[in-house]
Amino acid sequence: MTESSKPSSGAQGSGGPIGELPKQYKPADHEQRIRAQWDEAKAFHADPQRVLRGEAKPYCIVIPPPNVTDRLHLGHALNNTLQDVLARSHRMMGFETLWMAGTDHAGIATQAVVERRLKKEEGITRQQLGREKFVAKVQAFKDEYEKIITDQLKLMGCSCDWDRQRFTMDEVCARAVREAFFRLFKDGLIYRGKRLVNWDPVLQTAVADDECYDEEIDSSFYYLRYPLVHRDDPKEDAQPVTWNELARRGYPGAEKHRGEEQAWVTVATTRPETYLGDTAVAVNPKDPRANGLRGLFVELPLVGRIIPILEDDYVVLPASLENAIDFAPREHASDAPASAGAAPSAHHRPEPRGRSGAPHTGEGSEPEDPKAKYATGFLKVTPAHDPNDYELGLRHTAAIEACGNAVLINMLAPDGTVSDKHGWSDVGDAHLFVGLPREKARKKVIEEFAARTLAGSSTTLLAETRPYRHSVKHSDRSKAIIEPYLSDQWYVKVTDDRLAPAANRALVAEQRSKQQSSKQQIGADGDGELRFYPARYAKTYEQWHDGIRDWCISRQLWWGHRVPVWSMENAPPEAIQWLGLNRDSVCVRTIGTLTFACVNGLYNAAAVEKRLHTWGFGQDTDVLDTWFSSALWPISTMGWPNPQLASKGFEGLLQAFNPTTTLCTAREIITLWVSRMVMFERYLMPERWETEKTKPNALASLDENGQGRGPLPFKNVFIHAVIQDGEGRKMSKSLGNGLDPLDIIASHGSDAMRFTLCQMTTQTQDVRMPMVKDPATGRNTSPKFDLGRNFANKLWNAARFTMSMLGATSHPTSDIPHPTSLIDRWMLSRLATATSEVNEAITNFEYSNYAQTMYDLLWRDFCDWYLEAIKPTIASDVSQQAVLRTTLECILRLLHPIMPYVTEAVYEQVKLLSAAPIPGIALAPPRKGGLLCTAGWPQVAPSLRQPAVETDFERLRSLITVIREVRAQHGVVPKRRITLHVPVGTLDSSAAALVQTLAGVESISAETPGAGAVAATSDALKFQLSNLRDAASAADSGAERERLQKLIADHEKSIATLEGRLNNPGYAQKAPPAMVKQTQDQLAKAKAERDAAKAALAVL
RNA sequence: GGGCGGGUAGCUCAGUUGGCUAGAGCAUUCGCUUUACACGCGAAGGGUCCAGGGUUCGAGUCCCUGCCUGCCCA
Repeated sequence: MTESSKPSSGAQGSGGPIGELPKQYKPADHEQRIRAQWDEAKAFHADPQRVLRGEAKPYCIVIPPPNVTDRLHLGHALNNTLQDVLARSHRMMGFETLWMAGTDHAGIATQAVVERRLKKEEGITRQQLGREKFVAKVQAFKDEYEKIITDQLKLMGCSCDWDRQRFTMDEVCARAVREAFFRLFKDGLIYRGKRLVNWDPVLQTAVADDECYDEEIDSSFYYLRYPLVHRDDPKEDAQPVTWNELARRGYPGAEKHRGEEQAWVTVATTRPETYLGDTAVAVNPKDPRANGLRGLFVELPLVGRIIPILEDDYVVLPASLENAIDFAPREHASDAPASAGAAPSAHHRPEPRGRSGAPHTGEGSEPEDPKAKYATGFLKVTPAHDPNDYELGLRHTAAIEACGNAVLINMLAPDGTVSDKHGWSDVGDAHLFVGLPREKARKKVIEEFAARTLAGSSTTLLAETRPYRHSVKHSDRSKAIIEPYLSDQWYVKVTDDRLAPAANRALVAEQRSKQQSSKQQIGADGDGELRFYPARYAKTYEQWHDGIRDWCISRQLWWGHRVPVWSMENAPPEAIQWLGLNRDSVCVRTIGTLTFACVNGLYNAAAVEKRLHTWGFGQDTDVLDTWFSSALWPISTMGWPNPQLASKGFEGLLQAFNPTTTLCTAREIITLWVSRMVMFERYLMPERWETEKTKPNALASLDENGQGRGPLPFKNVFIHAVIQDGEGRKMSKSLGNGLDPLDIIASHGSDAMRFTLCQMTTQTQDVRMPMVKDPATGRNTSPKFDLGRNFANKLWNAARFTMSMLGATSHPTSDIPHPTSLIDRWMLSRLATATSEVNEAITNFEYSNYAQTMYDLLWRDFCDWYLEAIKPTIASDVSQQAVLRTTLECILRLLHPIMPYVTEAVYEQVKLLSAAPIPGIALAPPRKGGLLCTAGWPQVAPSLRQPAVETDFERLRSLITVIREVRAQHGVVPKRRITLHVPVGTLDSSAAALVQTLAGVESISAETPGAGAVAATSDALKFQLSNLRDAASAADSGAERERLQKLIADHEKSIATLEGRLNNPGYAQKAPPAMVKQTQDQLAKAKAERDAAKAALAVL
């Protein structure tokens, strides 16, 4: 960004003349200059040696690394502001503070963006470019965005340790990935398996559930007739089953058909092309037809494959059996009028996906199931192309294999075309579908089924087509419909007790659900030490682990960490032998004739890989899921597994800062990232790390994996809100409702943005940010940030005033009388109260309270009352000068973590002022470069808190407020000095002075005023005001009457309330005595005020 | 389907173990170049705390039911 406006003379660093600061705080005049000072002083560079030498306690945050896919949005601004507040406050509190910075390579997201760019700008695909050149393109893209993101963070004022910035694919992180993979592989926790995955046929990769979204599409249910056969011996030819035969078997409704014709069952499907991969037909055992079909088979049309009829209570019973038996389509029209999906759309939630942990409940027909209306009671079973069928197929492996078929028959190529090259060989007459893409194949299947009939009859194979609207999984990145697809993938066995269950055991006991809290599960380091703020998110975390499945970590992408496994069919014996002898360098597994070798990245990897290559091994072409490297982030960024191999500056980092203190993130990340970091660190880091890490060379000597008993990556997890736009929608590029932090910084300043974001951060889970387009710049901004901008300006002007009062002369720095005046003691008491509130808020991650406390302290207490009150006395009162200076400096320090720039800019000036210290307030000087960001956190003695002083001041303040009300009501011009009539001794001289200053009172008199005076009360003190206007004009009795009547009505109302409470017999009996006393006092006061107002009304 | 939020002034939101006559900022109205600040100062108006039950001397707050709304997971 350009900082075009010339810095004003007064703001040019420490040399400028005091008191000549410009009237308004202009962020652009200061931010860049101050940032340069921070950089130059290396103010944010953490020194682990200070921790290891015992000079300071550690405080550490690792940044949730932003994806290099795009520039940062306002959600990132919030996330990073909150981290910076923690980092800066703890740094000032004396902790050696490390905020680790970095970015994430975001595999599929980045690859998809670059692929789109490539297509758009050069009109080519990545395949046309080739892997190496494509990866170079992505690398260049990453460099571009990493810089943008880093600049954004710096402009926001983030106090990261920029010298230690990492990237999830840099060599340090890559070493950690290799090592983690190797250890998990060696321990049998990484395995290769053929599984159904979410396949994106466009990007041709597996994608995770969270990389998919559901969208309703208009589709159809197709009803296919499968001819029934029987076959006693698999070697014999199958024979048709006739309706007569079925009737003899007691099949209900069989007699309605022509007895000599071949019988059939009708299956319903939305994806008819998958019938090529059918390996069974299933029926619910409760279905009355099941009995008659037992032992029979179905012959798949065209393919000719003979498949069994299975009984499984997963199968949905049809809504109406009568209709389903004969499957008479026309009768359904009345069942589902507007059958174009009207019924299902009322239940448009995604259908259950038959997860292994939660399969279909099997409780028979479910009337609410929208599918029941469409069901025939016969389910085509395609285990290789449907997750539910997959589970079903596994339950009936024997029956399926008895027919001579594999359970899993894959009929698609990776690009989504029908193919007989991927596990399907009994093509038969179905060759006419081979080579067609999914959609075309579907059409063709329907055409063929419609055109063909069952043997020896006129009944067509296609029974009916009905429109159906339903929810279908799509790929986030390509928008293609996801195909459940069978493929070879790498998995982490997170269901192992040492991974997910170990992560669950990390929760603090009080945040666990009951069945989890049994004591015997707890024991190791890291158990029971993980705490969520707000606590409710612990439940999300726990439930995620309870239902977890093994984690598919391979992605068929080019951008990412390449799977460090080499494999080959029928490896030569000398290779097998060599590999067996070098177990430190390589770990081998054999599946059938395939040999897999996982190479250890730390031991001479290049040489081993070369050797493998010579024997004919090839490296796996897949890359790892991005979260695999993210899961290592807290340790990889600090040089794990071997800081010595990382470049200089890593010594002692892990020992000093791991476990880190707090992770600060948004809630959707709990499952994706938080859990995986806990699992990996507890598995990979040594078990006794926390107790023995300070021993020399701890990492090497404790070289064993924690096996789920290791330390935590962090102790606290703070989950913050998600920012929505003014209408409660997610901010997104496509809606154009997003906000770029740099636009906010340009319009309002970084501090304004940060203050507003903090002020919005309550314990709720969503916050709204109304967005407006600035007509001048065309950029999005929000009036919400005015709050922060005004506040920064207020601080600036309070400082300006202070400078003008104290800057002109030098002041004694010692030997001054203790401040004794009411206003000074009040100010110090307010400061002490606010300081402890701020400390508490920071401890509990209560950002809104922190911001609000500072707002009230600076604006309400310091500016509105203190500064106004001291105007007449500050020039001559040296004690007061000390209070003024110290209070301002305390405010600067307390506010610095939220508003680093303006406080640093003001501090440049304020630190030049000399003044005596205030007893009870300790302000440690800056540690680096004279900068506020390295200065000590204010230590304010609790004894400065004086409730009695605050009460006295409150009384005075309400008197002043009543006088102001009377003035406003009577239209007294602001400049006019009036006279206050109170009995002798009511106000001491300092109180009297405050009233005169703050309420525009000229003189205070004990005499009774003449006509035209106005009577009023405050806290039961009766007083009169005179001299409201020139002698000639009378007081406005109408306005006064109105004011008094309203006052009386208000008091009457509260009297009624309070009397009602006291007259309630239960109240006196059961309420605490102090409460009753308080109510009595209130009642007395209200009555006195009412009476005073009545008396005033009477004289009017 | 499971889980977690939210519903308080025109708008955006506070309101900690139940206890002052429910608060703030913005917006609105009136007045003001009052020796820091109009991005300001002083004053004012504005609320059936979603609805209905219950517990209690006392409920915005705790319990139950319902309605509306958002998010996460499957």
